[in-house]
Amino acid sequence: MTLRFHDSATATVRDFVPLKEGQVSLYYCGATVQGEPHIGHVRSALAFDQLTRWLQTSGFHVTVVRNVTDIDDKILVRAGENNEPWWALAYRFEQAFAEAYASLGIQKPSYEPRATGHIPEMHALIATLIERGHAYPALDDSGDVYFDVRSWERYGSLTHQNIDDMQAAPDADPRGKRDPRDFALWKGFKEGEPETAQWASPWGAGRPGWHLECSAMVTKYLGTEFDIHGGGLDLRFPHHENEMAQSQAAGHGFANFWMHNGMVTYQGEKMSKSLGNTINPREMLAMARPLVVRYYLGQAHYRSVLDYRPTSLTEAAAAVDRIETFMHAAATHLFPGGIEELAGTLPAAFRAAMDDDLNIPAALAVLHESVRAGNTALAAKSDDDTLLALRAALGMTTALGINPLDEQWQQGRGSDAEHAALDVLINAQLQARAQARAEKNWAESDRIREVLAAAGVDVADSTSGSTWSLKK
RNA sequence: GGUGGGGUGGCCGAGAGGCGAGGCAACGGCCUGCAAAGCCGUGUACACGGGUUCGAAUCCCGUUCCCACCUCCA
Repeated sequence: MTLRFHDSATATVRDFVPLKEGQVSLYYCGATVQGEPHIGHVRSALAFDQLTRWLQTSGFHVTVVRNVTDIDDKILVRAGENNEPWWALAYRFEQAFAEAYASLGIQKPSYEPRATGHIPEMHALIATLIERGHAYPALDDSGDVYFDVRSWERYGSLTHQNIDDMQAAPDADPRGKRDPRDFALWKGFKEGEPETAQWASPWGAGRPGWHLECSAMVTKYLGTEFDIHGGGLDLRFPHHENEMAQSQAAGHGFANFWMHNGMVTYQGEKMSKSLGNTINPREMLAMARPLVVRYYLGQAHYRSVLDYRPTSLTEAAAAVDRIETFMHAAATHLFPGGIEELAGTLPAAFRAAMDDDLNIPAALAVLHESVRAGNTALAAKSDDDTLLALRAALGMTTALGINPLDEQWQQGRGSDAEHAALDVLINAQLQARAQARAEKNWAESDRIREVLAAAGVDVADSTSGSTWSLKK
């Protein structure tokens, strides 16, 4: 099976062929750092992390660019309310996003440009658009510069909409626009705005429009034509439609594929700041460990709606534990010295599922089947089959970024030294218990198990002896 | 009004003309001193009404309900 992705522009799943052999250029919209991240933001980044990892696993060199929109109306408003500099507020939330991404193992992009660092590139793009007759300075004295949607006949093609069918904005104040749907490329400085939130330009002092930022940055880092542009489904219109229009109107080929992840909902409604029904990654991480949160947010298909329910995390935790328990048991049994050297494998069914527009639910089914086969092999003391299953589980979980044996998920579980010390102490208890069990002194055996359980240590007996683990 | 996406068993969640994805939960069994973990088994699921077909959850027609976008939004 060849690699295929859903392309929003054509509304079809089609074969993916990169522009340059062996290389993929991917840009996806990051956050407007105006507030705390919620799990919807994280799901989006995770979807593109899964995509990136699969492309890398498939042998491509992937250049990933994710922007930070650090200048924006809402940032200025909130900073004003807080009485703090807008750039301080922006950076604070930029860090909050970075922390959330890192805690879930979302790889850092190759480049993470900030809008405010690319003003000259934006000016150049505006100048090109004016020159080509697709942009114009506002007809009033606002100092704005607008994109002229009527001048670009393909406007609306990304979202398959006709300009004349679009609902007019409720406050359709045309300002200095030729058409109410024209959007700002440059926003002239207004009275009362922070002095530091303006840059000189040929059209007067001001700041960039949101849509323009992405176009300018993607071109700088990936060129005028690149493989994939991603983002949340809610960005399709107007943001991506506008981006595509202005870039193509400037003569750029722009994105070959448009990929959009589905929304996270809560009780059937989209999670968003304006509805106030958001769940913060920090809140979620207080309920489950990072690996479980990553598994949960990444287990559905990236294009489907993910409806969060309070029991979701418990269910995900059970699934993760199942995978982890097998891998840990198999690794300990086959490689008491560690499995650093062990290479993972990828079952054909897993590859096929991932190649088919990143069908992760189907891919996870393959993983769970390997785990079951592995558990059976482990019970039957069939080391060859156990190894086969372990290598497959290792390969698949690594490709998905959820290898439970990976050290990134061991944080918060104590250092190696602490573990070694605990091991000595607990093993002494287990020896006493083994003695009691040999004497069929079940009361004593159960007492020791209960003492350990009360201290957060699970004990499991098997034919080859007892093992301990910390409760999850 | 326009543009998209949906309604799958107790829950989550794939699939998409014929062999019951997978996970969670439940119940029964095996294993175990008892547990835990694991393994095996148990569900007559596809919004509703018609139609096409040897056969439809999957195609067609109609109905209905939900969600997203058209305004800042991952």
